[in-house]
Amino acid sequence: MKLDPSLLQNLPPFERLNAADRQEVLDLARIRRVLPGKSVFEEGMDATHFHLLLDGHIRVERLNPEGEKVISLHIPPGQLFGIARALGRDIYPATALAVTECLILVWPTALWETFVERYDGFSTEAYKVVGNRVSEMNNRIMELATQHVEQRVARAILRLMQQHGRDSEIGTQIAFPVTRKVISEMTGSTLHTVSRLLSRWERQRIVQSQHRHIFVLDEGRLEKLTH
Amino acid sequence: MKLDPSLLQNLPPFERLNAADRQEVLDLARIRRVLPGKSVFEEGMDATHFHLLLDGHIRVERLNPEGEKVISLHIPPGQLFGIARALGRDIYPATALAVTECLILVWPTALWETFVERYDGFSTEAYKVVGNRVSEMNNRIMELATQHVEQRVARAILRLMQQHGRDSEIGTQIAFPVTRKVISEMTGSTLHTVSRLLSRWERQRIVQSQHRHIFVLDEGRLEKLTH
DNA sequence: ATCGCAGTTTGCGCTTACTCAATATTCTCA
DNA sequence: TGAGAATATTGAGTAAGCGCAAACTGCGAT
Repeated sequence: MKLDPSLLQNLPPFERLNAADRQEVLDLARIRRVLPGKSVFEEGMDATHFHLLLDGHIRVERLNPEGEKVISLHIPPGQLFGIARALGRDIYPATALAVTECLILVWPTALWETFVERYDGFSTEAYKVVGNRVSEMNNRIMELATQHVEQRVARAILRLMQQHGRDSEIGTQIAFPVTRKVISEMTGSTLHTVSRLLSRWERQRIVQSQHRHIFVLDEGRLEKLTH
Repeated sequence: MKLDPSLLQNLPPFERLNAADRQEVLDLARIRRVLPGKSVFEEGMDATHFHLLLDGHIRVERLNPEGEKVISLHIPPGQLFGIARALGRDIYPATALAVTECLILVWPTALWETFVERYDGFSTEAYKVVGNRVSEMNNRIMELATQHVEQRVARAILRLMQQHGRDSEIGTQIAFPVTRKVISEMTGSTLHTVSRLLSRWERQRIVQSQHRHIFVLDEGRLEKLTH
């Protein structure tokens, strides 16, 4: 089955390639469909492949030795992920989980070097993604070290909204289901505290949530809560 | 003034170079001496150079919008740092401060591409450094999100000891002066809490500290305190 | 030698956010 | 349609660690 080269159009790492090269890149790829809740790869596995998320949303998480879960980040469609080998790692440092149904392009790690050499702009864009993630990790560390739970939760929801939001009639909706538990694992808190905060914010018409779906009604006031 | 090419011997990024290439690399460098407490570069400055620490110890820190300091990491001699451009950044994301007198090699950022292309093994080793830092940041996030102050402080001291320790008669000494305040900025706590912890550990003969100098007497028990 | 300052110690009260517990709501699927 | 599972809410009690305050120590500069 041939993949349509337009798939790679508008994706930064392949933006500067011509049609022939794009076809070549696709011919080297395997496509994977991953159902919600299933993992793409797991923490500690050999980093045999690198990935590009075509469609869907990925959650990246780690377990500490006591078995507590910490969510590192969420990946929006169009981004490279699972590129451990770019940083000289040979195992995946975290687990990648589909939170919605995902379409993923997958290449063997051995091709990384080839891509870097052969395709103009690929390495630059790939390392930009890394740079952004490092920068976000830095911000996260700062927040965890200096801010209160309320501010961190507000920031987490704001980020989900900005990176994965989709407009709806009543406000911006986060594009995938999010539980209180998940937010607590993103912020280093407990689901109880998150629930209390969201209840309060719902009374104040800052957010609205039904079951696992969260809408941000008032971005401005949420932003204010972050400091 | 000519620099001695043996300076670069045993430094991973340049390990695979021959003597001529090493000389070339050195000819392109400027050497800087930075006194304790002085900064090498500051958060937000244009990333005009990348650096290699020949001797001394560097502290990397950021300020949050409220002006609170957070210490990101300490750099031991022999490592690359300030390599923002490797990740597509054009400003330094943090401030680098000499904690002891430092000798630093400095190259203009424009040479990064050249080094990556021309010198075998340079890029691999450089990205390995990045990989290690990312991995440490991840661990830090996990600790901040799930562990108590006591465990984080124990871990921080253990890390300082392992990465910057030097054997002494009574135990392993951390190679540069460290205040309670600094430890609190590394762990997201307060100098008061750190002081209480260190007092207790001193009574239990786990650590010993005089003024700003810390000795680890019992690594095993300190390790136990981290979980 | 001593003054000043940076660093440290320790006590006390208070707040944040956790744990434990019970109950309520909503979804899923047979 | 109803049972069970997953998710959410809310209350009560508690503890970790912060903020404030006061006093102490030791280093370095003049």
